Amino acid sequence: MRRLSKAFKALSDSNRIRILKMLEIRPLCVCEITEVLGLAASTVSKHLSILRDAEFILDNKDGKWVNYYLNDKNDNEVIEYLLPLIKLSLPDEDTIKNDAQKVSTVDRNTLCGI
Amino acid sequence: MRRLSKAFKALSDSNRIRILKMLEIRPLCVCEITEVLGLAASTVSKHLSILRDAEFILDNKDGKWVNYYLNDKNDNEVIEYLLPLIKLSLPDEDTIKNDAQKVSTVDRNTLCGI
DNA sequence: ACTACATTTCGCCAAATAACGAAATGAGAA
DNA sequence: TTCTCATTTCGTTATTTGGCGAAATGTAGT
Repeated sequence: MRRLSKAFKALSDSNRIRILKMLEIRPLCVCEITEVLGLAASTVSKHLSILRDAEFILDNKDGKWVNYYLNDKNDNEVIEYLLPLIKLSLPDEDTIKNDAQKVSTVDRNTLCGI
Repeated sequence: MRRLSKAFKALSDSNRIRILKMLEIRPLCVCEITEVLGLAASTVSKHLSILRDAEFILDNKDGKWVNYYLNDKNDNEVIEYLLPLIKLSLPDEDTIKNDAQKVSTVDRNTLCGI
């Protein structure tokens, strides 16, 4: 029950749905996601930890950046079942299309000092 | 997005999951659900309105009782996709098994005066 | 109309959650 | 080491949520 509720709780926030939809496009670092969502970095970091804790995403370090990406090959059957639903959902939603547009233009090097 | 988040929010509470698992067995009135969950009737009523609002369940009146049942034949594809996941989940969970046991013994007539 | 009773709505309280900024952490560059 | 900067953690605040009991609603039976 714990695991199931955790998955649904993770999906019950629209900013977290937006993050998952962005990660469908490509792996992203925290500062790129922060830029697109327009939230504080600490807030985005918290959202990411919730998604990771529910096993929707994984991360790996790349120098001073942390890349987050969808946990596609998953041993958690619930996540394995839910990720495709997210992928099929909201393709025509304005917010999601705008986010996708921004994802294609943001660049961590110009964004974050270099 | 609204509709998707609403569905996940509805599933993000474990008492609401328990209600859906109980309704897999048979339609139930509020007082039967109240008895099984051990919550106040007003609390159960609120949970049911959230599940109904998200389109997981429907209700019909039967005299002074209101029967709630799973919204199986559904025009909402998200619900259509999520209900089977709930049905497949948690069959071995103690809480769920206990609830099922209680559902098979509760009777609205002995429960509620008559 | 009156009573009984299942259900819903309302008002309140406690706990959980999302947001922020500031401080701490960690990794590359000087 | 020291500086910089991306990220995380911490502390606080405002909002949401889940719970309750009391009052309102609606229906069946007298």
